[in-house]
Amino acid sequence: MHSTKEKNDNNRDDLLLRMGLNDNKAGMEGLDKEKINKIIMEATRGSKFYGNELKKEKQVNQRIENMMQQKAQITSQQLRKAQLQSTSNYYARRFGVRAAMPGFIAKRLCPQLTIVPPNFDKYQAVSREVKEILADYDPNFMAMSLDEAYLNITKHLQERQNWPEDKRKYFIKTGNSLENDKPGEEVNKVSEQERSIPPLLFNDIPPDLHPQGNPFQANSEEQNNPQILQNAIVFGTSAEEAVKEIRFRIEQKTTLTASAGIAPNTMLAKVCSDKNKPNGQYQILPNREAVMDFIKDLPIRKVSGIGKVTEKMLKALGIITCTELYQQRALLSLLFSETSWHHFLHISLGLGSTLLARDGDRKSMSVERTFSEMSKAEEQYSLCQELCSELAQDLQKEGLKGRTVTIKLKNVNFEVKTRASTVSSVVSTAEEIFAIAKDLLRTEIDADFPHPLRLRLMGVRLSSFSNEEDKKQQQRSIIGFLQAGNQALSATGHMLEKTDKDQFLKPLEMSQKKSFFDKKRSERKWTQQDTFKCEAVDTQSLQTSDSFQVLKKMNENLETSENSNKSQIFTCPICFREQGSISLEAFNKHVDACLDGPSINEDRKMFSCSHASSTEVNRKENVHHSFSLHEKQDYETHQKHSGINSVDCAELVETKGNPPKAESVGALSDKHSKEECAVFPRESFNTEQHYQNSFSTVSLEDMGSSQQESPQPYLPEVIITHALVCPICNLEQKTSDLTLFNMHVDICLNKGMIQELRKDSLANQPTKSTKSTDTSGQVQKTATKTKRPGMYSSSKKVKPNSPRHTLDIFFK
DNA sequence: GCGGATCAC
DNA sequence: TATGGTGATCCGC
Repeated sequence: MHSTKEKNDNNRDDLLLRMGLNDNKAGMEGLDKEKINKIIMEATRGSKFYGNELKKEKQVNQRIENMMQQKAQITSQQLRKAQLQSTSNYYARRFGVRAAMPGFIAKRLCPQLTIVPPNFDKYQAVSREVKEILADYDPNFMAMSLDEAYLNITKHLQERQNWPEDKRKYFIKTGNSLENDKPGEEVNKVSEQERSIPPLLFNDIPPDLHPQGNPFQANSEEQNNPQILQNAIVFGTSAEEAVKEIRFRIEQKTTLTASAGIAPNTMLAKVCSDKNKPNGQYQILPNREAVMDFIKDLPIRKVSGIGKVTEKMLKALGIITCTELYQQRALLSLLFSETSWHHFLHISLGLGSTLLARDGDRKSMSVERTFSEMSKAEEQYSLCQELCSELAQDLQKEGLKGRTVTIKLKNVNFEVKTRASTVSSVVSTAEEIFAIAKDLLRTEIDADFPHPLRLRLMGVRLSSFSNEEDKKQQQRSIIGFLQAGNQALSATGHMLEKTDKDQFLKPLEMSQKKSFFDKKRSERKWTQQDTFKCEAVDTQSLQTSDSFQVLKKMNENLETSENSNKSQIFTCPICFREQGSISLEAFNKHVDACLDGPSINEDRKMFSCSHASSTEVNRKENVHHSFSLHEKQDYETHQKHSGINSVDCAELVETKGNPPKAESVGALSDKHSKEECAVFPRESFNTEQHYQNSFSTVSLEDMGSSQQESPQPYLPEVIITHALVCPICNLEQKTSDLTLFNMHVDICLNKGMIQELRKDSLANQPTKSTKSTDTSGQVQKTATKTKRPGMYSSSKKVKPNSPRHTLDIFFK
């Protein structure tokens, strides 16, 4: 049914194509030949584009078909297992939102400008002005592009609570006087004020929500709607009001409107900001119900990252909304890569980044150009040279040098090719780049000889830039080399060499072939080493976009520092302020202060289900000790409760409708569900009550105040356990070494996995799976190569239709 | 590392 | 109506 329109479109395109060609042949009497030719040309040109589109469409359809075939081969048993895994995986990551800070705002400024950019300078100027305003609310705001920015206004809101009215008062200007937009300053233009018209700002507010309108609204947010005076507006202290203020100021200063979204994370904020385009705003309150309510019927296509193709693929699986995305998570875990699946799961749960990553290092730089058909080789070479020059200029502006040159060619049929070559040392000049690009181009020209390349686009790209670490490392090595005497050199030479190597081997490269958890382990080791060397938390590494990563790193660093038992210089991953040389304890206190108030509220609400019990409680005690430990606890907790205190209500419904049998829960959890665990205080509070409490207590407005007080009245008592108790075997471990402890937990965990694997009679494992066999074999000896049950053994995509599909092997 | 593909802006 | 340019990332190889 969904394809009816598409079919029509396709038919029409086919028709167009054929008509064009037939016209050419048959000729048409009585018509202007010139005109016909033109029409034919256009039709032909068009047909090439559409032809390519059709081709791409077919490819996508093929992908979908493959996917469906794979789906058909999934047994119900596999699905049940995946169901279990997908939930536990999620639990393993739940703490990722620990750093959740409410009050993120995505601002989308003047989208209409992108449509009409007649004057780029002005565009930039406006963008700057705008940005000046934004800095008042979050100096660390992240500008995504000229017309889009993310702000974290949490801090602003805290301060704003105590602001006098004057500071939130803005005068309405007419005309285009842009002289000042500071609050509270008098404008001596009475006549203008009298003529002033209210800004368009409140278009998005339904009439019944206007300040004087709705009694309910007035009741709860009495002071939070702007009071429109004769010539001024006083904005309230809430997030909504602050954002209205921002939009008001933008409109006043630039005469352009902006839309905004207020949400607990950037992903949601972005979706929100689209909700009331182009001149409105939308807020999702930072509590789980609000988020879930918003997410419920949200078409996945609305979410950044889900494009046309992904939409179509998921649609083929009957997934259109986020709810459906969540419901199908088990299936998706079997059909998609881990990365994709995590992304899906995050979307379906309304999770997103809560950190504004700094502008990461650029990965590549390129120049490309479209033109009318070019078939002469000489022209192509000279164009290539030109592009290389342009690129070299751009590179010079940023002082970049790279090792990989890529050319991009699009022929008149819109088929795109890229050809790359990586050299051993960095290049940056036009000549250097052209020397490489030329060869690539020549290869392509030669390949088609004697036919010329009929190009409509050419591009040149440089990547594999030498990063800061490389530079530092080089420096360090050189300095070390220069400084070290012969004696020292011979003594440390060996070690240095090894260290250098490891330093260059970043986690991903290092463990490409390893399992997900192997990889994580490698990362940790790598980070430890790195931290050891630097003796400080690497700020850069903390500035990743993913709170999960950040927290993990933070933890790893802490873990390391704990081991080394030294006072160090820490940088708080939340506020990004350097904390000087303080003790770990003091640093933890600081991080707590940064995290606790809003984030705990946020976190708890995001994840506590009204039936959930103890899972949240154990976070605080361990968050600064070991995240890897924490994962296991989460996992274990999930296992223990056998999905009953499940992640959210969707899960709950499922569970209710289909009571879990031991079989569906799986051997591992069945085993563990019998165990008690001292680490988890069970039912130490009534979650229902907690939920109500936090719901009524916490809103953006009073987040700030709650943060300033140390105790959180509605928080359940948090049991702090310093002894390391294995969450699996429930035995206190006589070690304070977290590495050892983690090893122990791994072994405990893998007992379960091994059992499970046995149950699945792995005896007939194909030779392809030696990796798995080896790993599980080693598991019993050493914990360093363990895998958590239920995870893919490969970090890479589980290839559809591949006989090497790890899960196939597992379940065969 | 390469090449194709997808996605965002 | 005709279909851009830049950059990032993922995935399979």
